Amino acid sequence: MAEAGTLAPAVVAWFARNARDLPWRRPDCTPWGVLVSEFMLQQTQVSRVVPAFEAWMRRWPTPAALAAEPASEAVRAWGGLGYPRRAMWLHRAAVEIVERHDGEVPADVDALLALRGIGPYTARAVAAFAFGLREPVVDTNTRRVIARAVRGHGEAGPPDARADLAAMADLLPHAASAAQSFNAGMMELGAVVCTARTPACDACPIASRCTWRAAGSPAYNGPRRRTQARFEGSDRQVRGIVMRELRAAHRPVTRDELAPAWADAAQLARAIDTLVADGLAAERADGLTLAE
DNA sequence: CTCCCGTCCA
DNA sequence: TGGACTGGAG
Repeated sequence: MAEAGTLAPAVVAWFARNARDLPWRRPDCTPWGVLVSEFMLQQTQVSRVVPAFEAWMRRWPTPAALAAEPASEAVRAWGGLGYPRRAMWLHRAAVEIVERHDGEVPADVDALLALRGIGPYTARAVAAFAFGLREPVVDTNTRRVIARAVRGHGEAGPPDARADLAAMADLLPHAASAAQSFNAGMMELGAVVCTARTPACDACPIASRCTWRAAGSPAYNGPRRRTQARFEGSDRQVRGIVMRELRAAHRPVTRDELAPAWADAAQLARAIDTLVADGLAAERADGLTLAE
């Protein structure tokens, strides 16, 4: 086991010199900006999020500004970031912030968890990065760094939220500002150095303290992550195509007009039906639109 | 082709 | 507790 006290200072120092300059890390970024960035980053790579984030914050600089518009505008502005339900959730969270918190993003983890679309990761990320609170923040990158450096495993294995939060809490520096840098630094380290496939151990600030490295970087033998269903030809792909058409059309679109977009008529109908059921699309007599 | 990886819900 | 959800990068 790497000693808890020795890991954090090296990560904090490395992060101070190597942190990427990202818009949501700038000092003028508001708690709302941090919240928006975390929603966008939940499933989407940094490079794709940056332009969408900048445009979003120009248009909706506060929760109240977003809450004042229909959810369909949020989904349209979400564009091709993927998982458009996140745009619905973010709009819903903005409404809840206006209703319950007088338009101010709450700092309390439990209050954040009660908002739509905010789970264990995002709640702590907002508390830590927007408000400087000393909370353990654990995403998949942090899990992998802990698995390797502390536990000596090549991969993180199946998620165990309690164990992960406890492990991160043990490593967390006492000072709030150092804790904030450590939280961000562990994620950054996992994202750019201690990557899943080909970790750059030569560039790693904690290579000398890494249990996995010390053991000769053994192959992982534990339980494997479940394999992901194929995307090509999936209902997910068809849903994405339908949503792209609805975003582009600023008027109702009939099912007949959507027919050329996908050859399998039954699958197309199923995709439309589930989008309507999920509240992402709305269907009236004159056709389909993004749900208000 | 494989990997990415947080939240919600059955 | 594990499957569904988008679209892009390697």
